[in-house]
Amino acid sequence: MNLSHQEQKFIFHFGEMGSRWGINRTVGQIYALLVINKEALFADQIAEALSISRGNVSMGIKELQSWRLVNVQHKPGDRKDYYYALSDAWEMARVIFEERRKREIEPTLSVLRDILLESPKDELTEQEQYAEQRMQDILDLLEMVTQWSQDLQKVRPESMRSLMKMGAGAIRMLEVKDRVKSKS
Amino acid sequence: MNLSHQEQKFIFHFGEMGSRWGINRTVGQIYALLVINKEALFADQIAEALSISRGNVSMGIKELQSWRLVNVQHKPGDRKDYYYALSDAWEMARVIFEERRKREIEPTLSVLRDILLESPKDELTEQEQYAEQRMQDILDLLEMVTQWSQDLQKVRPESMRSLMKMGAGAIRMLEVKDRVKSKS
DNA sequence: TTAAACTTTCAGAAATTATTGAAAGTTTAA
DNA sequence: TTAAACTTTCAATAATTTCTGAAAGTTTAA
Repeated sequence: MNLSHQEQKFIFHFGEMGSRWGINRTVGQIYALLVINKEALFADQIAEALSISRGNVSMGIKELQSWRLVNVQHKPGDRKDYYYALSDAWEMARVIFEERRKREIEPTLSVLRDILLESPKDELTEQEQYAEQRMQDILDLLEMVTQWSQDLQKVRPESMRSLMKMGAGAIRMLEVKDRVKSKS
Repeated sequence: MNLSHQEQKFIFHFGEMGSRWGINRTVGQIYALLVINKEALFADQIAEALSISRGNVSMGIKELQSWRLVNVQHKPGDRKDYYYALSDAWEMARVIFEERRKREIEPTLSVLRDILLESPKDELTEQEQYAEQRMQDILDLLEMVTQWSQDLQKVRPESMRSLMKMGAGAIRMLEVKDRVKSKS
């Protein structure tokens, strides 16, 4: 398991970015290593390649599995767990996007629903009314984004790619259609 | 500065979510407080409302300003800084999205460009070729997403809203158009 | 069964990040 | 100028998160 200079750079970078991405340094590094490694790796190889403890690898892999970014493979006549990462970049992005939505938006959605549900809509001071309105606005937006992201999950990568390539043009086109629709 | 039960719940929730959102607890709480407060607040009011130190407020506000989520206001005959948050949910989302792109994607984009630029394209082992291909795939995808997000920045909120409301239907429509276009 | 070959767990240690509060810095009015 | 009314900085400390490695758990082959 010796890594080229480029491979090392990639792995270290993922380690550094980890904390911004909501995972820790080793989890970032383990993921990077698995993404660029053609062959699936077993825990001791990972520990050795990254100079981290065996236990840490176990924790990291568990975390990556909870993100659905890493899977296990077995080889005949060998009882080690071999880990490999999702290799399609598009699929990676889709899974990360969806998991982040679950972790970063869903809890807020349910807290906002709770708060607004238990509110005594009358007998609110002006300030309280203002606060509720802000919460309602945020809730509406998050609900819309959630719905939209679920719609997008269903779109084939190929369509997403061409949609993105179309860029702002796509939206202009839709605006025309929409204007026509709302006139009718 | 006394907060209703609902307001407190909202603020505590933002505090708890802070770490998942890449800010710390107090920064999350300060932001929540400013979002739901009709009036701009000065530092000591924030410190008192959240039971945190004056210095911590200063740090937190600085961070929120770096996110472009909080601004200062002055009142005649008063030299305190009054802070207030962006209040339009749509604007909030846009700014957060853009700042996160800068912090979470841009650095990776430039590291990947570096790595791939300095690569000796020949004399690569099979494994190294594989690694480079994964990096190239990720780079391509991130470049596409970056371009797309810049396109979206230009779209008026009203159009975005109707685009999202259209959901998957919009994409189906575009696919038809696209198919027509590529045939021509 | 047993034991070998694994993986997971978890208490304690190390590393990192957040917070306080006093001191230093800045701005404005007189 | 000075001093009052602010804000910012930063060293020390507190809190939190991560990591290690030994012990416990699991699985499989014989």
